Amino acid sequence: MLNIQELDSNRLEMAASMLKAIAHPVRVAILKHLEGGKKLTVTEIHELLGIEQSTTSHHLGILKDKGVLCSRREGKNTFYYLKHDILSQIVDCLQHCTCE
Amino acid sequence: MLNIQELDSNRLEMAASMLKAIAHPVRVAILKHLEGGKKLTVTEIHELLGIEQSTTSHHLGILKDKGVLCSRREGKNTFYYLKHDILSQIVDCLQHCTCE
DNA sequence: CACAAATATTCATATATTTGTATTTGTAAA
DNA sequence: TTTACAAATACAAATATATGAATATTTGTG
Repeated sequence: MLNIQELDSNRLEMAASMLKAIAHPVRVAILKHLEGGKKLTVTEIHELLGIEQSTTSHHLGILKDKGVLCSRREGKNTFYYLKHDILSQIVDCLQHCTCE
Repeated sequence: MLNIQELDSNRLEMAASMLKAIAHPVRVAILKHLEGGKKLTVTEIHELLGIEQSTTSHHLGILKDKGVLCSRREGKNTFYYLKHDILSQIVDCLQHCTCE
């Protein structure tokens, strides 16, 4: 039996964990590359960003696990893409706030 | 002499560090309480959230340090408030995305 | 000045995150 | 089934973060 406070605290936890997922330079960069509904494979991202394949996979796993990204396997490749297009707002908002 | 890539990487770092500042349940809660230009003191927040004074001050310090909040001292009190009203968007966006 | 209230800082401990190497698993083609 | 490519996982070391008790600092009042 959950009360309002617990629900609210769950929402807070969820929101924070989603944000925490995004709050890393590499992962912000990944989001930027996926804006506009684009779908990219692990290899494409790992080459785009110049980081190790395993590190890339790890970061993508975090983003997927926390509900930021979805993935779809097609043959040998796995394509990752934004779960909510609206999440681009966050990156845009940051871009605005870090402009000064 | 900075090149484009470094600038971009700086922007990424800045964006990520701002997000990281927000990405904690307590700090998301603080932001919610400050929506709409409200200004609250450390004590008010520490009582609202039911956490230790020193912990509260820590969290506020992080948010201020990373450019999310501003503070203004008035007598014995220090009032904290959002630096960019637009940051509420982030909390709203999360609220939307954690609705399902 | 002495005192109290509000905030900030120090410090230690516990916990979590990041990264890459090596390995494993999944899939397609020969 | 062997081979090769793509992606995910295990593991360990380095680093970063969170928390609160204790203490220090700042400011207003008498």
